[in-house]
Formats: sequence, structure tokens, C-alpha cells
Amino acid sequence: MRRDEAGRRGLDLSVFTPYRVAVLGRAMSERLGEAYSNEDLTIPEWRVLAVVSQADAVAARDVVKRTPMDKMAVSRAVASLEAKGLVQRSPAPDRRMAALRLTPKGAGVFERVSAIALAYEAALLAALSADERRAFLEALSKLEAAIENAAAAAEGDPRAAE
Amino acid sequence: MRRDEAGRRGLDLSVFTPYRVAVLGRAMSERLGEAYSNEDLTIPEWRVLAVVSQADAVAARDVVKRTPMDKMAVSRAVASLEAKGLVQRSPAPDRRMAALRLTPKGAGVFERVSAIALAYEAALLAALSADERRAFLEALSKLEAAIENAAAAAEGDPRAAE
DNA sequence: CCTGATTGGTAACATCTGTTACCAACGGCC
DNA sequence: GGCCGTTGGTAACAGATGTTACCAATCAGG
Repeated sequence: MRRDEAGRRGLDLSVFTPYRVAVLGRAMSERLGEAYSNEDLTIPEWRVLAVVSQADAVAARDVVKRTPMDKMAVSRAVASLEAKGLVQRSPAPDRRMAALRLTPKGAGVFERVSAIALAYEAALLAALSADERRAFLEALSKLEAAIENAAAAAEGDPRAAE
Repeated sequence: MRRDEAGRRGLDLSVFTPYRVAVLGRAMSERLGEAYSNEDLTIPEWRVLAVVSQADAVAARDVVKRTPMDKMAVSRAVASLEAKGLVQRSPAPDRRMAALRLTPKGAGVFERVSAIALAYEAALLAALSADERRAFLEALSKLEAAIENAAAAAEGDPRAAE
């Protein structure tokens, strides 16, 4: 077990990987949030915009599948985006769900925020060399996969190891 | 600018690094949270325990310095930990602040949760080879540093580039 | 077709988190 | 010592997030 120089046992947050990743992620989000808020967007709203922008008609349930938000969060974000005129709901064959599309205004907002976000990402990754960047993103993918497996296993899906 | 195969512009969340890091971090925290909650601990409480465990007497302000929590969050966590009998406040020379220590019970809880947390970290990192792990942690450090610089620069500290 | 189970979405409540304002103790300065 | 700015911490409100329960549309089975 890990010990610090005074012989204490347990855990030092500053070298604890899950903590570091969580803190880094939150710091990045906050920093980006300053960009969103110029456009009066919250993070959930931004995520919904991003998903809706990727196809011609998306249902809220697709947003749930593609993001770590639960359906309540999506519902709220969509309602708010609709109120702001950034997203439009139109009737779909299955009348439980509505087809979501960006309005022109929504597309404009998304475009502007995307540009800022991509620039920010580029600026961050500039702290790494090309090799480091590749290695980092590769490791990120593996960790994502590992987590997903663990999550699947935890909720009683014994085939998760496959 | 990035384009997907249909020619749409903007941003695909699934390859957007800040998003991926934030989601990964949150997933890890949630997973760990299941361990904490067995001991009836929240994440802020756990962080406070971790900091307090590292020295013989810690002030709340030190916890603020060493974690990304603001002083209100620390205050609440400490109050709750004290109520649970995991942390003890004793008077300090400067009577505005109290010296925080783990109680024996608190040390026990921290020890148990630490063991789980370290095992979890090890299991996660097992998804990476030794080389990958080193590269990942190295990149993590650089990104942390980059963010810190950016944050310092943003709040009107022009020396941040140093 | 009916009936029951499932699915997409929302309402209403509880809880957590963030924000502002505030108080009491300290430190520097005259 | 007595004032003023600063610092450690908390109270009280507002807003965001999570939870539970629910409704209405669909689907599967007879």
C-alpha cells in the first residue's frame, strides 16, 4: 500500500487518477462554459445541440443514448432550447416522440460555439506533442472502454466480459 | 474545420476531447461513489477526509487550496463529517479557524474507502500497458498545467505565461 | 380487437450546488 | 490602543440536478 514520507497510509488525491481526471474534466468544462454562456447556453443544452446537429431529425431518446444525460435532463434541455427558438419539435410517426431539428438560429449558435470549442480543444492539445497526443487519446479510448465494461458488468450483465 | 461524411460542420461530441475527459471523469467518480456510499460518504466529504488524513492538523482553508472545492462546499462537508463523528474540530491559535483531525472512526472509514479506491484505480489502469500508463499520466500532468496557466491568464494575471 | 407490458417523455418533489451577503477574528498602520 | 482592509468561515437564498411516480402511445400475445 502507498505511503507518504511520514508513513501515513491511504491515498494522496494529487496522484489519484480518477480524481485527477474528474478534476481536469470539470476544469475544461468550466472554461468552455464561459464560451457557452456568451450564447446563453448551458452544458446540457450544448450537448443536445451537438447531437441534434448531427442528423436531420433526432428523437430525445437518441440524445439520451449518445450522451451521459438521463432522460429528464434531456427533456429539460430540449424544452429550454425550444423556448429559446434554437430547436424545433415536429410530429413524428410515433406520436410519443417528436423529431428534433435545429432552427436556423440554433444552427448559427451551434456553429459559433463549435468554433470556439474546437479552438479551445486545439489550444489545450497544443500542450502535447503529436506523439503524446496520440498516446493520450488512445489511452482515453481504452479507459472509456474499460469503464463501460465495468458498468455493464455491475448491472448484472454477466456477458459484459465479452 | 472538421466535417463529417455528410458534409455537416461543427463538432462531434464523441471525438471532442474536453467532453470525453469530462464524461470519463464523471463516470469514474460515479463508479467510486458506489464505494463511498457504502460508508455513507459523499464525494466532497471523501475529498475532505483525504486532505485531512495527510497531516496532523489541517484548516479548512487548506482543503480549499488543495481541492477544486470552494469554501462553502468545504464548510458543508466538514460540518457533515463532524456530525457523523469522522472529523473533529479543535481550537487553533487563530480563532477564526479550527484545526481538523480525523477521529479514530474517521481514520477507519478513510482507510476502508482508500483501499477500495486504490483497488479501483489499479483495475482501471490495468486496461493500459505500463508504457501507455506512463504516457497517459504524463499527458494528464501537462494538460493540468495548461489549464492552470489558462485559468491564471484569464483572471487578469498577465504573468501567467511564465 | 382487448389486455398487459414496454417505451418516450414529463410533473413534482427532494437534494445538491452555487452565489451573495455577512460576521467575527486577525494584521498592519498610525 | 483604535481604525481599516483582509481572511476564515457560515447563513440564506436561488438555481441546477437527481428521483420517483406518472401518463399516453405503442407493441406483443392471445
